Amino acid sequence: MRQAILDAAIELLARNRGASLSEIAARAGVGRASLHRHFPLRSDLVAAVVRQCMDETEAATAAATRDAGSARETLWRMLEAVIPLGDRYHFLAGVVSNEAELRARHEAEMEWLARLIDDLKSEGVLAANVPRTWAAAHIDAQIWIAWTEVAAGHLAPAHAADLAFRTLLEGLGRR
Amino acid sequence: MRQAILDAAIELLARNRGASLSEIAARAGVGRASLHRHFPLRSDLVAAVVRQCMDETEAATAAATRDAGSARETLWRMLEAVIPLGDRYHFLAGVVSNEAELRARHEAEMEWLARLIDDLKSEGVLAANVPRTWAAAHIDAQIWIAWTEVAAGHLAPAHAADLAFRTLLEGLGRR
DNA sequence: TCCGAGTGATACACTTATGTCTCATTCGAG
DNA sequence: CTCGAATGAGACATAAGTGTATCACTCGGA
Repeated sequence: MRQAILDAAIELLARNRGASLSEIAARAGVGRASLHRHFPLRSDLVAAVVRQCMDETEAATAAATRDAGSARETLWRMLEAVIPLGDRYHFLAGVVSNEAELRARHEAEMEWLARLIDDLKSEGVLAANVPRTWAAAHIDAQIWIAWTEVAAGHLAPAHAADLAFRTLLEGLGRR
Repeated sequence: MRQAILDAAIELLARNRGASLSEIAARAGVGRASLHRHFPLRSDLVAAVVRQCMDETEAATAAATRDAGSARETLWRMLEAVIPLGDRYHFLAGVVSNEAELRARHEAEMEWLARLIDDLKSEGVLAANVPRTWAAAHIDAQIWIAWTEVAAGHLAPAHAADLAFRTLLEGLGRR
């Protein structure tokens, strides 16, 4: 029940941040009243969605970090793990929560990414003169584009992370 | 008057597609009634904004094409011309107009981009095995990221097109 | 079987955005 | 200066979303 609502909310809110509670309840197959029983205010639902998205992406990045040796390998595993969560990820990027806990977790994720970028530079994987924000924005974009292309059927899921990884490092030019 | 409203609308709608007419009128420094005189319905205003954005981006891409020799040069000029229009461009990407004329113009722009990508492959600038939709999505993303970084003050406007161009072709890896 | 928690449907009040209308004011052309 | 068009302010009706409350129903456990 609660999970069905959260799933429907992610699906609709990722596409349209202004999706109405009626739409979400209908998609979840529950009455709007029941939705309000689990999430009294709209903001409660949004916060719960953000929290779940963070849980999932943090679990994915944690797994990618855990037993990876190099930063290069970490990046690859992170892309592989996070691209299938593209809608979650995109939703997070667009929502700025006003709850302190969620803000803090988001900050932590951003710092993790910044550290990864620094490590990639140290390893000589990323060019040293690439600005950190530029690199971060492109990693974000790769995840979103890869997920979109998979969802549109233009790209086989198995190749998505590989293509994103290579494009990120080598670009689209003829090598 | 009319132009002030359009400018305010682009500014606010690019950031928030659901911006209210009151906000837009206030930002333009006009009464809401006057806004309705020029654009009876919200959809009229949105269509006018889309039309102006298309005028500007088409003018930019047309100028980039006009006296450019190679497709490589066309791409470079297009990036240089369109990145400063980042907010316009981003707005267009998010709005799907239901007016036939605007849809047709958008289609034409997409086809122009597809042709450019094919030409870039013919010239050996883009790798031949890069899917067309993948390349198009990345060109879009480069424009948006570059504009965002410039707007955030992380990147000098003069370097934006150059950095975007090089990242697109060569990626972020150490070459 | 009976009871109670959970659910769906529905009604209600409230808020916000939209579109229409009126009226007094202003500003520029003649 | 005078007239008229355009403007700003505001009232009004309507629609949609949100949050609350109520009521009847269902289903599972005691």
